[in-house]
Amino acid sequence: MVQLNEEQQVAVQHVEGPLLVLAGAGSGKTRVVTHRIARLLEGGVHSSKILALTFTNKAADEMCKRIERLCSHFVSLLTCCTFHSLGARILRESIGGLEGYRNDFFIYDEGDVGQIIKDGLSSLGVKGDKKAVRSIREEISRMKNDLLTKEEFSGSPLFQKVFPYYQKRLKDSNALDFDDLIYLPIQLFREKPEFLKIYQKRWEFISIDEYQDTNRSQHLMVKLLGQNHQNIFAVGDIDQLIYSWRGADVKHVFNFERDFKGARVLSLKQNYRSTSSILKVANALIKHNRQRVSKELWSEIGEGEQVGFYYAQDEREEARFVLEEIVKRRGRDCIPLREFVVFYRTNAQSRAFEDLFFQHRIPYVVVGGLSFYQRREIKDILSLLRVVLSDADFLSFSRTVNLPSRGIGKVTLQKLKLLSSRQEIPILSLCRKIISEEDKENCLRGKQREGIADYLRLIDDLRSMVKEGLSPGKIIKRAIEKMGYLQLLEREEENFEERRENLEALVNKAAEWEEEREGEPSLSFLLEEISLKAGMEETDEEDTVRLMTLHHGKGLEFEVAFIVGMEEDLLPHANARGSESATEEERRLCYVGMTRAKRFLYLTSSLYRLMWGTPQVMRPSRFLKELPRRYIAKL
DNA sequence: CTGTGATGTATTTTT
DNA sequence: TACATCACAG
Repeated sequence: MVQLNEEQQVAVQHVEGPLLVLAGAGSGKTRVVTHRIARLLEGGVHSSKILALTFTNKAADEMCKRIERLCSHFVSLLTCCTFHSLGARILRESIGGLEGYRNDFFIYDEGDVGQIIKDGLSSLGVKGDKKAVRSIREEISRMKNDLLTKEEFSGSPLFQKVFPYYQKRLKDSNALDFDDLIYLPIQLFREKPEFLKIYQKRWEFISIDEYQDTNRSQHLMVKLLGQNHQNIFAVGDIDQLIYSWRGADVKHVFNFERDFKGARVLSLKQNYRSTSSILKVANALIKHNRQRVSKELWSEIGEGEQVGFYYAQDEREEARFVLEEIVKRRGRDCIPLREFVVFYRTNAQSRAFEDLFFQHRIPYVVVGGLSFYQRREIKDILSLLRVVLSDADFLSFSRTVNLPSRGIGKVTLQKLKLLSSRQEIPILSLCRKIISEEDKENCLRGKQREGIADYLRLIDDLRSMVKEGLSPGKIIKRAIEKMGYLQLLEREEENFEERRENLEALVNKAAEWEEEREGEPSLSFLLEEISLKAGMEETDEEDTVRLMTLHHGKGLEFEVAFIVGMEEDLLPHANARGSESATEEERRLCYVGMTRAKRFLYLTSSLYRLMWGTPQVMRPSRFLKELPRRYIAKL
C-alpha cells in the first residue's frame, strides 16, 4: 500500500496555511504526516524549519525513523519531539529571559512533586494524607495547564496554602515540574515577545499529531509559534480524545477554523487496519456518544471473524481464557506473540494475567507500569547524581544523605532544612559551613556531624570525576561503588538480585546513550533525557505478549487485541458514574482499544472480581449492550 | 536514630 | 491484598 488515497493525497500535498486533518483510527494518519514532511523537504524546505510535535516519545521516535526512511539525507535538523521536550529545549536556551530562573534546572517527576506537597502540608501542620496530596497535585497541574495565576485560579483552601510553599521549594531547588515545561515558555513569550520572534522564525512549518489531546497551554503554544506564518498541520480524531482529565478539550478541535483563519479541514475515513467486523462493532459503540461529528469508518480488508465475547467466572478464569486463546491463535494463525495485546482499564488488573502467564511460561511485558526510572534503587542513584550536579536540590539531598545509614534521620534533616531556608543558603553550602566551622552554635554533633562530613566527601569525590570529564556511565558505576549501595541493598532487601540487575541495566543504558550521543554526553544531559523519557523502554524487538492500559494503546496496532474487564465501574470506571461527558470518555477509551485490533478482537467480562482482597459481584458493562449482535460471537 | 510490628486505608488514566 | 504510616522499644 504505497499508494495514497485521494484524501490522503490532498493532505500530503498541502504546503502553506492551516490544515486540520480529522483522521479516523487506522486511516493512515502517521503515513500522511510523514509523507507530507518528506514532500516539504523534497520541495526545498530546510529540515531545520520543520517542527513535528507528537504526544509521546515513542511516537516521536517512530515518526523520525519513518521520515528518515523516506528521505534520509534531508532530515538532520528536523525537530521531532513531544511538547514537553520542546518546552525543555526552549527553556534551556532562553529561560534567562524570565526573572530568577537558571538554565541548569532539573525536572521533577510526579514522585518528587508529591513529596514536596507532602512536606508543604506537614509544614502547615496538616498530616500528609495521600489523597490530599494527589488532589493538590492535580490542582497545581490544572492551574498551570489552564495558564492561570494563583489569583485567577479558584483552588481549594489547602491548595491556596500549599502552593506558595511548593513554588518556593521548586525555585530554591532550581527545579521545574512537568507543567512548567509548557507554562514557562508561554510566560516567556508573553513577557518578552523578542524571544517568541526567535522561535517563530526558527520553525516555519509546524505539524501536530493527536491534536485532540492537546490541552489549553499546548494549544496556545502552537498558536503563538504559528502566529505569523500559520503553517499549522494538525491531525486528530475527536473519537480518540482520552485525556480530558489532563486538560484536553474537543473545543480545540472544533475551534480550529476560528483559531486559524482560512483553515482547511479534511477527513480520512477509510481504514487500512481492521476487518470490517471489528469496525462495525467499534462504529456502533462510538455512535452512542453525543459529543462528536458523525463519521463512519470503513475498510476493504474483508469482513473477517466475529468479535469474540467471553463471560468469565472471576479474573483468574478470565486470564485463563485469554491465555488459551493466545496459544490457540498463535498455533492456528501463526501469529507471533508480539502481535497480541491485553488491554485493561486499571493497572491493578494486570496482576491476574502476569501470574498466569508467568506460571505458563508465556513471555510478556507490562508496558508503562511502574517505570524503570521510578524504581527505588534507580531513583536513589539518580538523586545522588543530582546532588553531584547541584548544591540546592534539597529533595535529592534528603533522599540520599542517609544512604548508607549515617545517623541522619528525620530530626536532623528538619533542622538542616530550617537552617538552609532561614539563611537562604543552598543545602550543600550549609553542610560545608557546618562542618568547617568549629562547632559554632553546636547545631550538629558527633555522629551526625561525622555523617555529613562523610557524605560531603562522597559528593566531592564524584564531582571531581565529573570535572575530569569521565563519562556518565562511568560516573554512575563509581557512584554505586563509592556509596556502597550494593552492600546496602544486600543487607535489607529480599529481591536483591533483581535490584542489582536494574542497576546494571542503568549503567548499560548510560553507556548506550553515550554512543548515540557523540557530541556531548554530559551527565546533566543524560539526567534530563531520563526525566523526560521515563517510562519508555525499548521492548519493541522482543517477541512477547503486551499488557497495557487502554490509555497506553493509543497509536499502536496489533493483530489480536483483548479488552478485559468489560464491567460496570471498571469500564466505564466508577469515577465516571453520573457524568455523561466522563462516560463518553470511557466509551472513547473502549473505542480506542477496539480499533487497535487488525484481525481479531476479544472482549471479556467477569462475574466476580477480587477488589481489595475481597470478591465483588460485577455487572457487565453497558457498552456491551451497545454492540450489534450479529458481529459478536459468544464463547 | 533505627527497626519492628500493628493498623488502617486505598486502585484511573500520564508527559 | 499490600502498602504506608505510626507508635513504641531498643
